[in-house]
Amino acid sequence: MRFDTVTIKDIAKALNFSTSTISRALRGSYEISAETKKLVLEYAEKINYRPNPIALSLKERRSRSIGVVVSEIANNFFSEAINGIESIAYNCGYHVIITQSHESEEREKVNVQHHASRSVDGLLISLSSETVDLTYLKELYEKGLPIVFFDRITDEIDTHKVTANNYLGAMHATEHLIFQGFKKIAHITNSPYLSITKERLRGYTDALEKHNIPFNESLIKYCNRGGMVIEEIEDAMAELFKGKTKPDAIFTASDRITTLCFGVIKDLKQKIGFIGFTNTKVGQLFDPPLTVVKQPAFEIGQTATELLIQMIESKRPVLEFETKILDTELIIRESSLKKE
Amino acid sequence: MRFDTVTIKDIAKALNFSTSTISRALRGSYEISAETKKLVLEYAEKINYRPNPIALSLKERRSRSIGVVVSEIANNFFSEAINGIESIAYNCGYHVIITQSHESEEREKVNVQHHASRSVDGLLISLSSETVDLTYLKELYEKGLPIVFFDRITDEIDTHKVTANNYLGAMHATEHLIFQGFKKIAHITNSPYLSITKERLRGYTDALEKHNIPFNESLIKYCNRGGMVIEEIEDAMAELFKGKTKPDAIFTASDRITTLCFGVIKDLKQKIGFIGFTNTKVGQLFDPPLTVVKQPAFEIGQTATELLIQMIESKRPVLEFETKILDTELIIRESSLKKE
DNA sequence: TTGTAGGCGTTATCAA
DNA sequence: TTGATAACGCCTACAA
Repeated sequence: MRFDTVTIKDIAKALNFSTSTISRALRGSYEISAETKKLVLEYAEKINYRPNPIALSLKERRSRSIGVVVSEIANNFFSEAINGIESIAYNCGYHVIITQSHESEEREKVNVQHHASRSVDGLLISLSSETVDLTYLKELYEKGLPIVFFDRITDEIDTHKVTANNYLGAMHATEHLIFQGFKKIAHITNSPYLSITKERLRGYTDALEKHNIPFNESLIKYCNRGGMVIEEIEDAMAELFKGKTKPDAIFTASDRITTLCFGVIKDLKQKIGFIGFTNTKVGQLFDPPLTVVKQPAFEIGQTATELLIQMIESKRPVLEFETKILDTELIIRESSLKKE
Repeated sequence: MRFDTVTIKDIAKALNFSTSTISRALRGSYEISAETKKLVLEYAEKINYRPNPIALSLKERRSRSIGVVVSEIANNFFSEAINGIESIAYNCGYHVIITQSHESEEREKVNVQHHASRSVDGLLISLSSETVDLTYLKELYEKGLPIVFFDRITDEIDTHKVTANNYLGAMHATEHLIFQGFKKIAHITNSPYLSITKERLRGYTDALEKHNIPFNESLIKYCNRGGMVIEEIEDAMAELFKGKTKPDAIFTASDRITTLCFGVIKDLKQKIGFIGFTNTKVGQLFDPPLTVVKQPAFEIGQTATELLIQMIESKRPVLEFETKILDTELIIRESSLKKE
């Protein structure tokens, strides 16, 4: 604070004690007389004393805060996940500091380093769609910064990870389209670097294989910026409908990609099957109502936070790590049903 | 950081200088030999020295960060506003720390105090729908914490404020419904404490008056928790359709209230005119496509941040304050058009 | 040009 | 039971 604040010194001066006595009284140390303690506590209360967390951070090298890095908060999955994170963190006495990478590797790095240098006690991160190089994260982790990955995870760092069952989610979505009678199912997805992209793609291809539908590379479109720019969506869709094999259904892989593609389809007046991975609360209101694969975002946030706090508060270094995989939910509405 | 970090001391030891020399070299002071400076800078670079921002905060009583308090990030208006805030803040070298009040006065207070004690250099706040008592904010402000209000502002504190033109936005929306031939226009809005609620209500009533449509109190419904709980929406709608005067159109006043009401209308299979204050990106996809009053959220965030940084960096106390009011945009789609 | 000392707010250690 | 001192990392007034 740039402005005047009450410090332990002020109390000491007012009450004619040393700062150490005040400190002990405030933190309830037992090596102090009940009388002094009462005096100090009452006075502190009266003048509304609050310990300076910055001084504490400097001294203790911890801040009772957790850093979060996500690609975008304007995304239903992430905002729900953040609510899950907060719900646990606040109960455990931690503050949550949120930053956005906007799908930029550079921005992500800056954010992580900011968190680290500000003494967050641990980090929750969902990687950006650009991210390839994790060496700086690995270094921080090896230096002792507890990190838990959620949603967009990585094999390169051995720690706790929490994610949705992207494989099964994608498989069920694809199978649902197959059962409806769709045969040329396109998949519009995120950057190929991302774990979630690979898992969802595998769910998709395995579903095709299981039902003897030939895989067609040209029906897969990657949006490397995760739908951050509308052009990549429009290009993907244009290529798709210009291609030799026109799709009769589309399965999209993320919040942003889903709504953008749905809009393009609508503009093109295409009547095709549609399912998207999204946590939007308004799919029901769409025309046609949107079939979605919904992730347990809140729970993912909660679980990741529990694991992180466990790591932070563990006395010995944690050596056994879990990868928790939470089930998705297929919510079937009209958009994925075959007409006629 | 709980883990080892390079400090000025380490450099001093390695290079056989005092810490002050190192400090001066690093901050480019002129009272130092070019040679020493070069030596220090090169070594610092080599071992990847980063100043500890916590130590700096403690010393300088500032942190080059801005605290933001909004009710919910899972809200298109706020997530866009935050992007606006970040865009300016990062350019000026400030970090942005986001917290959510979840429309709770208590939570808001905790967040503000956390920001203040963590030495944010200034605060951007949009009040929660519960907030009545602003004395603690006033105290902080008077102690010297720069505060700029945006969106949900207050008369009780004399500082910069940035908001949308809620009055005209509401007036134009209502007039549009009137022009369409609707006569019994309901208004479902937020808590009556909020500035935005009052302004929008005034726009609504003035529009009615201008066109000689009698005002009917029973067509106004307040959602005190801002649509945080679906029940308050359902109750409001139930009362509305149970009342003597059934509405033929609805004008809703916030993101959450809009989508929830739209859903209820759909369930009730009511065909009535509908306009909502919302920044959703998917109104076009709704059935029927949603007419919206869109706020310049990004610009509101930017403007508020510019004003805040101006206050923070001003040498003399700022005494002249502005209230900037930015225009909304009425985007007309089918939902507000009279059929038949 | 460089070094010493003190301070930002707090706590731990040791001495009284 | 209480107080003095040093330390966390950095900066700066003052001394050399």
